[in-house]
Amino acid sequence: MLGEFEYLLITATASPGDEAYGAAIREEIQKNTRRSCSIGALYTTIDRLEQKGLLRTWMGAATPERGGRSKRMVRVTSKGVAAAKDFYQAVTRISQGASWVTGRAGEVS
Amino acid sequence: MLGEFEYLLITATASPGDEAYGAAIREEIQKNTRRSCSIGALYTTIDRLEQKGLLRTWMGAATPERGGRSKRMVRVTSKGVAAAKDFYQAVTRISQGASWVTGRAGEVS
DNA sequence: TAATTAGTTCTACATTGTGGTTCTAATCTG
DNA sequence: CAGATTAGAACCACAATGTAGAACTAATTA
Repeated sequence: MLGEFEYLLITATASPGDEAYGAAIREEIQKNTRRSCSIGALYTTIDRLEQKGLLRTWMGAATPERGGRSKRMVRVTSKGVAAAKDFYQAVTRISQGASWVTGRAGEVS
Repeated sequence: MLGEFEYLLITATASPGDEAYGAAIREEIQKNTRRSCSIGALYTTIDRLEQKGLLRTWMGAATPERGGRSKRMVRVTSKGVAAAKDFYQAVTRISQGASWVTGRAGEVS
């Protein structure tokens, strides 16, 4: 089963509307969640997910900006999408009836 | 942030309709998720959650059954409920727009 | 009094989470 | 051109969570 941060990373990467590469994914994460994402957390998790075949990465060309280094492009594989879906469904399923979902403070019926 | 299994455990414990004690929680988890939960996973996680103040446990009386040993009763604290709610909301929030939620394979609009 | 049994305790190791420091190669400045 | 500056990635270290299973405890049963 995916971890929560792995799920977050896959989701941010799969998010349409932006080129997915390391630093951009990090910004996406920080913007969406308002929690900081360290560089280490980012790339170690990318590495691990690629190992597991849930992401695919390749080096893109360098951009013509000051300091512009070649980017590590990232794409979620179909296996990665499946894993994310599993995680989401598991959490959703588990949560059925929980008071923090229904707002009913733990009633039975 | 809670881990996924921690969340599962809190949710199973908070689930109404059963006395929450170690072995029963384990059965609840296995029944609800169809995945096995080892004894070690169960009690180490209970210990850790109690350390963090998200659960409270105490020893109940022995039941008059063959082998009936006193049970470790478990209750989710209000802090535990809050943590579970946080986890759930984080996952829900992250997931907005994901193709595995909308079923639209990553469209933009 | 030995066998059986519900339930828990304890130990060990694998996987994920998280932060920061260092390295790389490109543009900019003088 | 040499040094300063900068976007971006690689790497290292350690903490927190996940997961298994063997050993222990105390009660009932035969």
